[in-house]
Amino acid sequence: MYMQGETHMALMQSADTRYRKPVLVAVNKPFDDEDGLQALRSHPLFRNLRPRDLESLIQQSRRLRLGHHQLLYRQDMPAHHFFFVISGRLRLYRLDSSGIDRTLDSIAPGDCFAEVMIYADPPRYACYAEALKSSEVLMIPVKAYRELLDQHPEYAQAALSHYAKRAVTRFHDLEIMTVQNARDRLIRYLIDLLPNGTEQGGEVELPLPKCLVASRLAMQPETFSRILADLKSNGLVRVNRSKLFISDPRRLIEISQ
Amino acid sequence: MYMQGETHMALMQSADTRYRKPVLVAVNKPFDDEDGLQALRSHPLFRNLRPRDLESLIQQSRRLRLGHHQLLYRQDMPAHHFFFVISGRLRLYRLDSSGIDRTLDSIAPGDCFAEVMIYADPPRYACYAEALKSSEVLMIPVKAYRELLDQHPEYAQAALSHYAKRAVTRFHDLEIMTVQNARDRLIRYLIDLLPNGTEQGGEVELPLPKCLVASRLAMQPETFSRILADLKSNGLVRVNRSKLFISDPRRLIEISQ
DNA sequence: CTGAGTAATTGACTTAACTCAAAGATTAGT
DNA sequence: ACTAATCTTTGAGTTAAGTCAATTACTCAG
Repeated sequence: MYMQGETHMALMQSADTRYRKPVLVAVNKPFDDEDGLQALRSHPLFRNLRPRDLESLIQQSRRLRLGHHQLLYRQDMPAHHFFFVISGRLRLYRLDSSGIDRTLDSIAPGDCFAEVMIYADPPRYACYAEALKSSEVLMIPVKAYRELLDQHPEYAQAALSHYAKRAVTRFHDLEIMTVQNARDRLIRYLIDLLPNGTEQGGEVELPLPKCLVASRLAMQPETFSRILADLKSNGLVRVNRSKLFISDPRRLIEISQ
Repeated sequence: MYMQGETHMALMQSADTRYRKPVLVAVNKPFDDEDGLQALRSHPLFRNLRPRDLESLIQQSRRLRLGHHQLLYRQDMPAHHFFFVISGRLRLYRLDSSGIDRTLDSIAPGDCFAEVMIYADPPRYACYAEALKSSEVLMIPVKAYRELLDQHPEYAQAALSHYAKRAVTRFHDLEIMTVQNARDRLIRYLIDLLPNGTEQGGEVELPLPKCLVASRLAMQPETFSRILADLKSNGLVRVNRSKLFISDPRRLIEISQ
């Protein structure tokens, strides 16, 4: 885990889209009950734990406060912890050999990430994770959760079905990316953000700044902007900052052929 | 499961790339020891099972023979089984609203697929599965494996780490698809097929016909063909049908910037 | 509230990738 | 071995999306 005093951060450059400049000032304090704990209790990975097991897990975890653009971990680092988001928002991304920054996922409060590390071998993070704004995460030792599962094998069921769900989601994400043109990819992405699916319209908030949504969808920010402007001028979406209102999802699907 | 006599197959049309025309002639016979069983025993999901548990699981499974282009299951069908490939090769694909066929994965002998269904809720296949050539699969009742896990919770460890590995793979697949140009996507895909990674060259066999690799990589078959021809003329790969020889993977990575 | 720095938009131009079409190569099945 | 079907390749023309550049709009910290 990178804490205060790390310096090689400066080496990192986002070739992606004129974005970001991580500065590290991690602060951790004991995790005291209150707010964030509530969401934790209802997460699939934890809600079936007996109260004393959950307590024990929390005892062994640390609450971590992350600043805007702060890096939490790096791709290929040994992974001893996984995380639960208490507040704020994070993104997962990878850097390839030429330093291009590829956003792969965004994480909202109430979500877990890197939880796949509980059973990964070797346990190394598959991507970078950074805070998109100031955030708080619970940093849970992989070992602690694993021991819990060893002692209480009945907990495995929850973990398995959580993992299964995650696999389906990734599979679906992959499907979007096989769509060959940028406009249709964006439309599919928006539809997937709608809470009620295709059935009815609604407001959607982009989980990432527009330039990172563009990166996520393998297009340039300019292209993203132009497509959105076009959809807007055709009355298909109404845009208000990062909030989009989609009145008729079916029509949107139709025009994507 | 679709067996003999199904007719609505004809409705299916591959808009993707002039491909396919499924004809259904499923034949099942009891699974008698021999060949394929060997590979099954060494698969992560089964190798830790006690012999009698494995036997019981096999007793409850059926060996299924699939013909060329035969459909095994359809997207959204209730999923009561998952599969192990004994011989042949299959592909997983989805059809979107406009009937476009998107190849998402190919499956080789010794692999499992739809195993995520063991813990999915609701249990519905997330894609279509069809044989790319005549193949044999073991059709394992989800319920049987689940019962085994309920009785022997210590088996869960293997399943969890298998699921974790799968999640990482899909994540990596997603990364490739965020690469913005077709040439670089293809190069990344080829590198990933190399058994020894970047370290040394080697021969690679495309797991799918070229037009489906193209679909998998979100490009047209013509584009695929042209890029490959270009790599060939630059001495970066040697092509022999579906076998590619890559002598210097590093150089390949370099030209992808 | 204000200003610096980042993000978003728009325009003009260029290029990569798609489309259509037709010829050649492979493969599956008889 | 032969035939029919399907894949693959190549060419020519078109279009979608990328690039570069400049302006405008946000955001956040002080």
